[in-house]
Amino acid sequence: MRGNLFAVAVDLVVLTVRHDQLNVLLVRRAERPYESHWALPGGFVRPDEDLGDTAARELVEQTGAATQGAVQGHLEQLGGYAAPGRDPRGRVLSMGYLALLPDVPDPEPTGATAAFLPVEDVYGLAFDHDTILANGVERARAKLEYTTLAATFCPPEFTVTDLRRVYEAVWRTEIDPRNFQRKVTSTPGFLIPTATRVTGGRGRPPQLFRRGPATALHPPMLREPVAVAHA
Amino acid sequence: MRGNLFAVAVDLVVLTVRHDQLNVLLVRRAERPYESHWALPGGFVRPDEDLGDTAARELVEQTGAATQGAVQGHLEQLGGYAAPGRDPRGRVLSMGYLALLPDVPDPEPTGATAAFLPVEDVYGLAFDHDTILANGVERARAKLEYTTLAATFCPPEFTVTDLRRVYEAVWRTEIDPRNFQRKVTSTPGFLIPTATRVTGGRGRPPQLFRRGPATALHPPMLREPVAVAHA
DNA sequence: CCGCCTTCTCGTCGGCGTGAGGCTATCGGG
DNA sequence: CCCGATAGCCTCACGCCGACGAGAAGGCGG
Repeated sequence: MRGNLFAVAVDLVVLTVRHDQLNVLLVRRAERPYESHWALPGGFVRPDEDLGDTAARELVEQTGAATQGAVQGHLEQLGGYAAPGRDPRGRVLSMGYLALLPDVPDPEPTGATAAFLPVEDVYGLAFDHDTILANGVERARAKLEYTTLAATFCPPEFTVTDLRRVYEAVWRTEIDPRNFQRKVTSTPGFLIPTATRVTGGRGRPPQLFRRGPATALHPPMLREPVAVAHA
Repeated sequence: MRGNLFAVAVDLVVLTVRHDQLNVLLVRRAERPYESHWALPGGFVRPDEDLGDTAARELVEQTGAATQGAVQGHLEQLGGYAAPGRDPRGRVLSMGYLALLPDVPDPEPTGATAAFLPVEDVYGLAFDHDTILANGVERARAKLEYTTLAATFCPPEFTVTDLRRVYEAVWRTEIDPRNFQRKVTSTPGFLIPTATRVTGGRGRPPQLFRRGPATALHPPMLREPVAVAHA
């Protein structure tokens, strides 16, 4: 064993889609360093915890009532960040974790100290959190291609259009609704139709679906379409 | 900052293909715990090092003369492992790294303390290295699908058949040589033909290629073919 | 009540990549 | 000298995908 020891933290990239935009959960730091800067939510690993335990605990703590979301959400490890000097307090290794949640109805988690912000507007985070966030977003974008994780951004019951808007928000592209419908409805185990339909909106009432048991997408959903200037 | 500190190590999953089999570099432990057990090569992160620095340094140290391989090889982070109790000496977080190298000509790196062994025959490694190895192998298999990394297993100049045998060894499948040839030669930037051909073998002398600048494979190479009982 | 608009859903067509397989080129060896 | 083996090219059929047309089914304003 060696004498050079690390403090080990877990930092969360909590993503959700609200108002057709990919948002990330940030907290405003109350202490130094980086006081009053935005940062990814996170905390230190406790003696009896594995890394995933810490991530799950932090997710529940930081998203508060969104515990339900944690149940139907997704949590995976991103990677380790341990550059010397990344934390002025000393040697800190941070494990990035990626969490995908359905949009919480409307109220901000806990007022001004935490908020979901559009990832497009986010920069200048504390520590190396810009890098961790970028890696998390890229991971999420890649995973939508070959998994059914897009549905984790949706409420328990959703329409094909809801799902398409998730892809469009995360990838910042436009997808043909007709081809998208054919793709997702023809993939076995992706979407399970429910008996109900949506009423009250404009146009023909859409079918409601639930998540199916499928997790992989063969063949994958391709995203070469031109990135549209979403501004 | 907290009082519960971790020792941080980097463990390497060094893969190569020799004799049409996927092999992994292992070292025999000389100290307790797990004395005389096989383990992944690795070491602790030094005060001035980032994780990738440690991985690169260990790779050069452990593969010895294969420094050349490190240049043309591939090194990427796999993930962090920090379950309580994974190391009886105390709290140790290990970052797994995946390295892909061309086959070193023939001599074993350093005699009996280190050796390349077929991954199929490997189990019962020290610590949780079985898990890290499994994750590394799965990552390598997945990456061959949508990147040109298979060529990192090959010497600087190689034939299409050499490349195909890499895929077959890593995936443990059989691939149609003609369709494979069409696929890899029609992907822009994957293979660059050289002026020379191979002589002395049986059959028509094959064309020699070098790696091209392409890193991604669009569309990806699919591996649904039946896994063949390679035993 | 009747168009008209919006959105959902299904169909059609052509292009492309892939699996399957035929055929030729070019070597070593019996 | 023929034969087997390997390399490399070509063709064909099928399925998936992008582009697009058209019908289905609701709301809304005149």
